[in-house]
Amino acid sequence: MAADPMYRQIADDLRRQIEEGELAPGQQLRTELELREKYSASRNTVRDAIKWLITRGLVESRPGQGTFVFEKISPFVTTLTGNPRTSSSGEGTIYSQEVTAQLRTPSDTLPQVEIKQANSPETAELQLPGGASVVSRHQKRFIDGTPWSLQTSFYPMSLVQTGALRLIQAENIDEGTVEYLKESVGIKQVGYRDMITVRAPDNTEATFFKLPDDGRVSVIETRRTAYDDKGVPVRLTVSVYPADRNQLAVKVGEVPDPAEADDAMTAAAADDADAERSG
Amino acid sequence: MAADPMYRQIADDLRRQIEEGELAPGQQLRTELELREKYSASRNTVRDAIKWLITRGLVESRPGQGTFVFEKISPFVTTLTGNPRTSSSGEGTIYSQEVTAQLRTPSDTLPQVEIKQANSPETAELQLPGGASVVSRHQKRFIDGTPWSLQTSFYPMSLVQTGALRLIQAENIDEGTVEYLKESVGIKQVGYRDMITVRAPDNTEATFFKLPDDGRVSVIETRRTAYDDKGVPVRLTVSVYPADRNQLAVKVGEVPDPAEADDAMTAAAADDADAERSG
DNA sequence: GGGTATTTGTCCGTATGTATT
DNA sequence: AAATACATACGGACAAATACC
Repeated sequence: MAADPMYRQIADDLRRQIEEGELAPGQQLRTELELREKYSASRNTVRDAIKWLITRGLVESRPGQGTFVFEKISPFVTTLTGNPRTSSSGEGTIYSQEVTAQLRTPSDTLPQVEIKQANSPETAELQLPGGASVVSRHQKRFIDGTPWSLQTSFYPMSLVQTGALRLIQAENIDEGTVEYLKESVGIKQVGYRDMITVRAPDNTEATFFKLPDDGRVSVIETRRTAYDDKGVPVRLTVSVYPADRNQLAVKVGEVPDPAEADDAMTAAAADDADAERSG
Repeated sequence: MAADPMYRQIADDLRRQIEEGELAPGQQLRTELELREKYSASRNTVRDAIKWLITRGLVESRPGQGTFVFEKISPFVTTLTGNPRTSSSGEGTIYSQEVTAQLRTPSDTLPQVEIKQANSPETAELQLPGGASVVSRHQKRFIDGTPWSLQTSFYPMSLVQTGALRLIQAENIDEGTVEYLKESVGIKQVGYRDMITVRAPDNTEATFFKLPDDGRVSVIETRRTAYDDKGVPVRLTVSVYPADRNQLAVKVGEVPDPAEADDAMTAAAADDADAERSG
């Protein structure tokens, strides 16, 4: 026979109540002592059941207040596919246009600029020789005031030495770094590759995103390596998004605009238009 | 002052040992009773520390054996961007070529075909009127014998009625369904959109993927909506990947082949250009 | 600001069950 | 069958966070 352990039975009963709507999002569960009586179990067993629900993101408990059914966050969609010659997945007006298009308000910190050695695995995609330096530009992004993503772009230091001086200034490059690199050092970005992984947040990320410190919410990491027309990597942008409030989108070929489904406008045309407006 | 609680200090010490390599992947930790003595804590407190590590995926414990440092699975990379007119993210030879290119062995079940009503939110992307029917083709995929992804494609039933009869047969369409739809009913796929979300696995998924039932490992869900040259959605493919053994790749514009890089991260990103040419 | 009641968080000891070797 | 190691469950005590008066 071997029925499920008691803490699982309690957890399953509570989960059923949540999924069937008997317990609405945001609503407070009965206290541990009340549940202890209801299920004729010890408080520790009730706590085991609640822990099981917490791990699955169904409830959260707040010391001194109680345990509450989790409220879901309305996700924000980031489109990974853009115009290969302009998309910088980062600074500039394109990003903020995508945010406002979803009726949300973006804000971000000024870039934090550092110069590092390139020998760490962190910048392996840039294929730089050992001992070379990289410029790192780091930004924190918010949407509607809540922390939404962390982003760091790495550029070979050689770009600065050949004229892209604004890369080492701690201010936004409004026209986008892709456009700036073309103007200043004549480097044309012709494509990029994104590698998407899902992993547990590190300490910095958990703190910034205010993630529950039980590692339940994972983060999505995208590593964008951009190439010039000679196939040389010119930029690596690492973005980290908490998985509980983000979605990614990829568009390939001609895709109708979801807003106006009958419209024949192609995705590629839309991207070009955006890029021009921003440049 | 208020130092961290003891179970966190113990967990942090163990985590440090793991991250610094003092405890190698696969290696057994000291038993709970030994740790109890080492840290002068009760066994329950040691267990709280271990639970904290388990939730974060650092260790796993096996009844009767012990607690072990978690061994990471070598990830498989799926490329989302392909030729807009052929990529089916699914059946046919393209997928299996991408797998073998990474020196892995693919296998999958025959498609399980069902006919359903289209009114569920499951198929909202197909924009079908209420009461319309859809064909659902479901497959389980394995790589090197371990469960790797679950995939379901939905097609409007009208495609079958106008001649795409093989859609309702429980056998693979080797040339790919995109090619088959072109031959049989003259529908040309010109593009697609992928929506990528990360979420907790449901029960079916947790069982199939043999995920730890603590909800720690999340799954990546991609919903691919494909359109014909009139902007009408012709297919919806929902794929579910366990996040602990999968990466996604997106390529835009011209991207050089990832040369035999010295780094494992890029080494797995096998080229799919060849696959497309052959498809 | 202080004090008190409520609620969850941490920690202990103990007993018994279950899985593995 | 016996030993080992983790899993579940109980009860108790005190600490810490929060809300309310």
